[in-house]
Amino acid sequence: MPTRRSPARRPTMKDIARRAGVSESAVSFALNDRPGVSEATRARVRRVAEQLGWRPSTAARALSGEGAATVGFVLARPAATLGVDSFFLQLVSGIQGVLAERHLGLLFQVVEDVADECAVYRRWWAEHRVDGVLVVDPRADDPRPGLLDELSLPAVVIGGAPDERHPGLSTVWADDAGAMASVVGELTALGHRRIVHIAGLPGLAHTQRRIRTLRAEAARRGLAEVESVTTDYSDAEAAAVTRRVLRGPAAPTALVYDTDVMAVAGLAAAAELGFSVPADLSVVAWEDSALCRMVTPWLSALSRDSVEFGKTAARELLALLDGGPARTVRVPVPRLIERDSTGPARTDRPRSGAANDGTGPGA
Amino acid sequence: MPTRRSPARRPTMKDIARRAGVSESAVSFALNDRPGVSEATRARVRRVAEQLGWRPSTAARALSGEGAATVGFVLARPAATLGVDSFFLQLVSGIQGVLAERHLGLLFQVVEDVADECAVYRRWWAEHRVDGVLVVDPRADDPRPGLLDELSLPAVVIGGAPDERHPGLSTVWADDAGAMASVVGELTALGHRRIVHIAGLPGLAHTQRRIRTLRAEAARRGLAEVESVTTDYSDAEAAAVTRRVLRGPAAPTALVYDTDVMAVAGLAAAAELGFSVPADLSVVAWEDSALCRMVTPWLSALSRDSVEFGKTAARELLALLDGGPARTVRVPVPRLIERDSTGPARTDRPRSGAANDGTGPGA
DNA sequence: TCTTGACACTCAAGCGCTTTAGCAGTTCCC
DNA sequence: GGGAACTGCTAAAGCGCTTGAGTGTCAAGA
Repeated sequence: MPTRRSPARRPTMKDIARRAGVSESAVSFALNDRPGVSEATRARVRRVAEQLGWRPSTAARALSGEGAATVGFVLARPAATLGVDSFFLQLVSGIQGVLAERHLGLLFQVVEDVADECAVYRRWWAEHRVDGVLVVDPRADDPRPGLLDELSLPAVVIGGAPDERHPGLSTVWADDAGAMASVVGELTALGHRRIVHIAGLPGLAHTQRRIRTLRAEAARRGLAEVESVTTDYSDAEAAAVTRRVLRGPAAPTALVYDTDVMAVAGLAAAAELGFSVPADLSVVAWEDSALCRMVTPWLSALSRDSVEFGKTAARELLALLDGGPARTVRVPVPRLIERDSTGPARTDRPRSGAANDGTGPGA
Repeated sequence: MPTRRSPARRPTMKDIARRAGVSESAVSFALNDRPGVSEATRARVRRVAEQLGWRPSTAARALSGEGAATVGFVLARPAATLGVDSFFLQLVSGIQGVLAERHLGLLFQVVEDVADECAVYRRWWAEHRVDGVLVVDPRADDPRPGLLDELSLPAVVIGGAPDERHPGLSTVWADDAGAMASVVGELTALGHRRIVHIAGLPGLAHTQRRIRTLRAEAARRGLAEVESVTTDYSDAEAAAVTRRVLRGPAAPTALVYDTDVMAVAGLAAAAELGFSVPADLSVVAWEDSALCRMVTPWLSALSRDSVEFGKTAARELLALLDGGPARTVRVPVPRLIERDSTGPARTDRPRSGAANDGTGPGA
């Protein structure tokens, strides 16, 4: 433990230089592993620095040309929709794990929409606050890659498909198409032919990828009654859509939800309508979390390692900051974990008729 | 729109000075609303700055004595337990809303435990990275207030009871005691006399406050069979504890959970054992979220405005940074929202007997 | 013996900003 | 009419660090 010093005085390189009997430059060389000092001096300087509890001032570092030792992360979400969500916290946790090794800070900001997000990038850039950023929720016609290119701010797009128009950006993505194909395969193997995909925001790139894949898979397998419905990701809308499709004629026998939260909400809605899961209806959640094991029946879910996803993204950003080339990295395809909410499609008779009286589909 | 410039060059005050035909100092005075320049010059400088899209370099500002324009927020959570949680994201969102008005950044870090958290504070302080911090999850015998005092790093403790030993810290807290008293009052009014409180981590200050209050309330009302059981906040442990107390002799007629997640997990566990809610058992969740409306029956919950909570905390920190005195602010007592999981206690016969065969409590 | 050059180090400038001191010019007042 | 007291501005130092240009020393090579 260092000896008790007067409280609010940070040690500087000058202090170290004085104590070690060398110049400030020597201290700088010593501490940054640069040639120009003897090993003996280097060791001595290191020792003094350690003893003083010295850490480089990021401000001074940033000012003299080094980076700000910080990366940025913006979450564009209307405050109202910030709900139950395990994905982001896990993602951020993974990101941190990697950044912390290099003592990089994470500047985090929640904003209302993408326009605000762009404003934040501009400000961060002008204020010299971050060395790079992590971008989530890429969307069709996204203004962000172009902006980041213009600012030459290193960036990694998380969850986007590779984008050739902005070769400066790295991309880390999960293969939604492959996952969707596997889900459809699994469901058709169980005999399901009427599948509804309750998707997220229509503007997001991965929503569109999933919808496109579903359509293609349905065409390939000759499934006529397959559709996607987009939502705002809220549990309320998920429940409403679920009620609507289940009450309609030729109700689906399987529902695929784009998030665990929507799946849980949908499950409750289905139960209210008297549908028994998985006997009458199979349910799959895209995104696994404790939530899936907190409802009855337990939800089958597409699981991916969000923490690892974050780590991968952070590593790519580090590579970029080190001057490496932009790359596109694909993380493992989400695995379908079959629990209790999926089962063989009912074969007795195709369900039909508009109104369901709530006493149950087969009664 | 500014004219197209070469990409990666930030405008500096020197640029403004040249364009406006004045010295750098004049620019500084003009832009910081300091006396020393005429209104005409001030306006001209402002216009040029605007036009150039200038923003002060935080690094340079920080280096010349101003703050780092950043506040820190550390979340000490083992990565594994980062689960479904709406509280923190909402809290952070509220914090941001206030900080953004002043263009303050939020440095966010997830660490494993409080020791690591302290290390982060030390590093942030030494690196001159933050002007102040927001501390969550205060606990008994907490090393953090002392450390922050020692570093004279302005801080607001969120969720702590006022602490006289560290007069430098502000505190923003919700009146857990009052809320617990109201819950107990409500439940006893419904006839419940056997209540189990399934609490969170035993080390946290608010856990202890709730437990103490429950005990005091029970004593005051002459309820003998009231107890608190601490958990690690996980859904798994909540379910396990629920099963244990419901299977025990003299099972409780009401359960109070410290989080919505635990309440949902407990609800499922109770359902498995054949308990019907609210007929056999009343359930209250401490913390409201969409989750509470996604299960059957909907959970009665103690609701507070987490976004507002964050805003209040951030405002207190700003006040501190402005040189104001440390204060203790109490946010409104959480309100009990009665939904469908609470009802009159069964009066037919006191439940008893160890083993429950799962066919239902009254069968 | 005198150069070379490698080595270990110091000096000083500069990053973008704030801030104190100072310097002209104007107004004011006895 | 000559200080005093403004007003509106500039010059320069300094925050803590990096870095390129220099300086002194010593050993090896000519």
